[in-house]
Amino acid sequence: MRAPNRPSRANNRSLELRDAAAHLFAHRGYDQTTVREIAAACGMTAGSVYVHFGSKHALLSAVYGEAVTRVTKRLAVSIAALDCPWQRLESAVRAHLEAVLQPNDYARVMTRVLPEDAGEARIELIALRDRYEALFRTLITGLPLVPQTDCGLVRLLLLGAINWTPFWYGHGGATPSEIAHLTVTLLRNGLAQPSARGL
Amino acid sequence: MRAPNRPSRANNRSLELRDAAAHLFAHRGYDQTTVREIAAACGMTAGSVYVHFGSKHALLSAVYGEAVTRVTKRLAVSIAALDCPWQRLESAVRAHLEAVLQPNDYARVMTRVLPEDAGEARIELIALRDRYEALFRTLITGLPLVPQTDCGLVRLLLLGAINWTPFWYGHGGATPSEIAHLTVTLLRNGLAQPSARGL
DNA sequence: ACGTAAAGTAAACATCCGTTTACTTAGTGA
DNA sequence: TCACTAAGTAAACGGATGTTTACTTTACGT
Repeated sequence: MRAPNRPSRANNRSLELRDAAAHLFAHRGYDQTTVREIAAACGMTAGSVYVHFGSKHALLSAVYGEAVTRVTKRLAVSIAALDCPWQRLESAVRAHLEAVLQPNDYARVMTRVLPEDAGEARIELIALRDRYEALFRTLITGLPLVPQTDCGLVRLLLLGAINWTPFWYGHGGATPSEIAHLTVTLLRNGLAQPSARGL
Repeated sequence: MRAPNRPSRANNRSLELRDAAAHLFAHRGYDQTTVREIAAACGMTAGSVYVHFGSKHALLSAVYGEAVTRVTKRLAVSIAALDCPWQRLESAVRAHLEAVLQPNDYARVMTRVLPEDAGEARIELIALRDRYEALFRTLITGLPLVPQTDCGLVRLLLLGAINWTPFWYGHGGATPSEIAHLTVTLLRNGLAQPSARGL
C-alpha cells in the first residue's frame, strides 16, 4: 500500500503539463488555448491531460495557484531585509514588476487571465488573487500617509497601475526598476513642480 | 439609383445589433459571446447578422470604434471650459471613470476586451485605443511637472490605474469623482505626511 | 404594377472544443 | 510470477461555434 497523492513514479508529467499550460495561457489567453495544444506541447494526447487534471479549469487553477505562490515568495524575499516602509513598498513593486514583465509565464497568467473569465474556477482564483493583494494592503497601511487617506483605494490604484504594465511594457523603454521607483516616488511626493503645488 | 451606404429604409437595425453586441461584449467578454446570442437579443437569427456585418470581428470593431468616439466626445466636453492643467486632467479622469464605471456598455468594452484578443481586428482596435490615449498625452505634457519626468511612463501608469478600476469598482465604495480626485492629488502632491517626505 | 434589392429566415456546413470511453502499455509490490 | 495500478492512446461523443446557402418577405423607385 502506498500513500495517496504520492505517486511512486518520479517523472511527474503533471508539472510538465502545468508548465506548458502556463506558457500557453500567458501568451494566448485561456479561451484561445485548447487542451489539445497543451497536450501536444508535452508530446501527449488530449485524453492524457485528464489523467492528471480533472478539467481545463482545474489546470488553470493549478497554474494560477503556482503563480501566486511563486510571486508571493519572491516578494517576501525582496522586502525581508528592509525597514523603511517606502523602501519596502518600492522593493515589493519592483519584485512584482520583475515577475510580471520578464518572460515569466506563471506571473503573467495572473494579469493576463481574468478570474472572472474562468468559469467554475472563478471563486478559487479570486481567493488566490486576494491573498496576494493582501500583501500590498500590509505594505500600504504601514506607510506614513496624510491622515484620512483611503488606503484601500490607494492599493487598488497602485495594483491597477502595475497590473496594466504588461500591456505596454517594451514600448516605453523603462525597466522594472525605473517603473517601480517612479511609481513609489509619485505615491510619496507627487510629480508637481514645488512652485506649482496646490494647497 | 440610390447612393451606396445610404440605405433607404430608416429603421437601421445595424445600430440595434451593434448595441446588443456592445452589451454582451461588455458583460461577458468577446469570446464568451455568441453571434446567435447577439442576434437573439434583437429578435433575429444568426444569419441576419451577416447582412449587416461581415464577421463577428467586424462587429467588435464597430463597437470599439463607437466606444472610442463616445468617450472622446465626453472627455472633450468635460475639459473644454477649464484652464488649469491639473483641473483639466482631473476632469478628464473623472469623465473617463464615469464612462467606464457607470453601466455604460460601450465604454466598458474598451477595458473589458483586449485588442490583443480580437484576432484579425487587432490592428484596428489598437489604433483606436492609441488615438484615445493620445488625448491623455496632451493633458500630461501640459502639466508643470518636475523636470526630466518621463511623461510617457506617467501616462501609462495613470491609464493603468483607471483602466483597472472596473475590476474592483463597487467593493471600495468610492465614487468616480472621489477616485479621480485622489488619483490626481496623488499625482500632484503624493500622499506622504509632509514630515515624512523624502528629499 | 412590376422589377429590384435589401432584410430576414431556416437549415445546413465545416470545424473545433472539452470530455469520456475502451483499450494498451509498463512499472511495482507481494 | 502475477495481480494491480498509473500513464498514455486512439477514437468517438455531444454540443457549440462562426459562417454560408437557398429561399422568402418586404418596401421602394420608376
